[in-house]
Amino acid sequence: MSKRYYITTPIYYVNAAPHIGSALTTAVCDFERRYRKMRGEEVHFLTGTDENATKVFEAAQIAGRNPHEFADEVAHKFVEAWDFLDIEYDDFIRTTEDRHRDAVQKFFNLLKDKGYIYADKYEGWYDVSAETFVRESDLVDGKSPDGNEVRRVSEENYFFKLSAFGDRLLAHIEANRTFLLPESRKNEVVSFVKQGLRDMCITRQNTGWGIPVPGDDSKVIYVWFDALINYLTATGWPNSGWDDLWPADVHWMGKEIFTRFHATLWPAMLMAADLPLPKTIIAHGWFTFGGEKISKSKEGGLVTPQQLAAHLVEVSGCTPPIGKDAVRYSLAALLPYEGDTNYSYEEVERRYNSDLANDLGNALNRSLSMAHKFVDGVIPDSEPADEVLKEVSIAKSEYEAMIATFRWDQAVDRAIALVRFLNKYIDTASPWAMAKNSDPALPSVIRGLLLCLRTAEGLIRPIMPTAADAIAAQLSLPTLLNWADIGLVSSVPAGVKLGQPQPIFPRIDLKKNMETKPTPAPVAEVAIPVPTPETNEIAISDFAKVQLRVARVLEAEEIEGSDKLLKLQVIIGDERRQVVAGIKANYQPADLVGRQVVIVYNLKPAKLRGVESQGMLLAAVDDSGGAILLQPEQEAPEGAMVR
RNA sequence: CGCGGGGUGGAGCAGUCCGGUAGCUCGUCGGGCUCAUAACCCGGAGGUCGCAGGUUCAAAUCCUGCCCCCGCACCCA
Repeated sequence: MSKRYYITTPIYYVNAAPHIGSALTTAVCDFERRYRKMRGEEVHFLTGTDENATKVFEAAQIAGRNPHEFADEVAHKFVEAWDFLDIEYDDFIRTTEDRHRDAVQKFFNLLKDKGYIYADKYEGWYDVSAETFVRESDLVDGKSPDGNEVRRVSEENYFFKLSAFGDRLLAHIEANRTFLLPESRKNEVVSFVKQGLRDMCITRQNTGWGIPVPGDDSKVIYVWFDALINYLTATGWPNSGWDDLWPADVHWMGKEIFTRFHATLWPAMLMAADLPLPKTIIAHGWFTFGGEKISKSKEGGLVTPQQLAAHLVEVSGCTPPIGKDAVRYSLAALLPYEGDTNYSYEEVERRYNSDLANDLGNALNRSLSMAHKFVDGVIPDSEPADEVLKEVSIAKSEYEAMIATFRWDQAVDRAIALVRFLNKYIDTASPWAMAKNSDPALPSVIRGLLLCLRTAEGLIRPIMPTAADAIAAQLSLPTLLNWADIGLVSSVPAGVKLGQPQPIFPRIDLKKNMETKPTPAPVAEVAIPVPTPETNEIAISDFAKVQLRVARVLEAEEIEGSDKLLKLQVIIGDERRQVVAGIKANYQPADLVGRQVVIVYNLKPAKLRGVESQGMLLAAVDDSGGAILLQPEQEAPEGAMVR
């Protein structure tokens, strides 16, 4: 079997449901998969979840859950989200699977046999929360450079000879121009590697979660070392047939895991194992919300692809599958290739209206309508004008060139630019005037319009398959699945009776929308670690599990070292409790004393910043993510139930 | 001297590597058209290209200095 084109997303942490950022990475891979399929290539697309991190284990514990069940549940949310977005992955890997454990242990042994892994005693500082070791010289006021608590440890561990690969890595980067993309990030890696690479400690003490070191159950393999191998695991390595897939053609990811891990550690690991390196490792920037990073703590961070699609369906009236496509379109159009991009409901709505409704949708509508009025709704047997043929051909080749460099943002712009050309062409040619004058060139113009639309259908298909189908359906033509057919006059065969125009992307009335939209603010605080998408309904019995009570604040004080948390003493009826709340942004401790608030009464206690919290305050979330406390409209009986 | 990203008409961005009329989308104003989803087409207004200095015939672009914004641990119970 010949080598297949192999494309991957990173494996995602299962500590929260997928948000729009992970959707971006996954979507661009899906675009490329579909594109190459249309070109007749064999493609294999891998995605999955990273479940061996201690954080996952901890998140499960905090949620009071069995970690395996917890991981299952969150992994399922990824599967759901990708299915929702029509992501056609060929394999979904979970690092807790046996196949992965086996591959990792074999890889570990291989490197050990080759002398690239050695045991050594590590004595020094360990940053517990980041799971990394910290050099004495890097300590800042007795804390890690990141401000984390560090612990003195002395333990036997295994190290990977990363230091041995710096020069080879630089040489490879130099010799392979598309190995690391984009260019600016490649430069970052080069300077990082030139600073000198240190050997890396790749094992941790076994706390009951993770992949054990072969022959030494007291330790587990460091999650990053483990995680990167997933790309190899999925090929079946080291069993026969693995080189049908390996080396990977593209590893896509966000910029935060590019430099240190994918562009440095991973290639070095492969060199150590004498395995070929991936062809291209590429990182995109982030979606930001009002200039801030996506985060669970901020409004935008809670946006899931499903929510966004549901929103578009609601405000525009498009069908749910088209709403899904519109989300896919927004991911491509706003792809942060070099820097970061602002991503917001407003921006997505704007692009939806201008690109999809006004340009693409409307162009289809008016063209079909004219075909019915002027040529009896039948595709004429006339050659389109040269300028049309030329534009169609250029659009296609430029689109291909943009994809060759992974510029999906530019590619969709190019497809829309073809539609803009079409709109101009209509105005210039004025078919309605030609009809009045019985101009013999009218059929040629109409066929030109249809050819442009047919071409646009093909070009957008990798990004918006449902919309492409809808366009084909209105043209009464079979879907255009072969890339080679795109742009050919024969793709709009003469004599075909066209369908009736029907808006695919109904326009959003932005003004009306502004008036009726009560700020798309999330309701109350979402119980992490797993935010529940708005679209998920729960039964009344689920809600009944939550006991809400009215409490009165007795005392409030700041917590040292935290800029978000306040420690409160509250009384619920005659029971006194301590609650930690993330409301410092909007409230002074003194403002709170004496107030009535609503708390979740039967929440499992947890420690925040080392302070015990025995309940959770209910609050609305303001634009900047700050809390607005809910309060009974008038004094309620002490400890009253809330429902 | 922590690392990195960024500061270009009202908004979002391109252009910066390889100096030479400041470009695109949205918005706005005016006009046109009537095939169309109040959409489409044309035109206008609107910019000290963060600030200051330097190099040059010429700087958004190269050099120097400075200012500002945003990410980079955890966290929102």
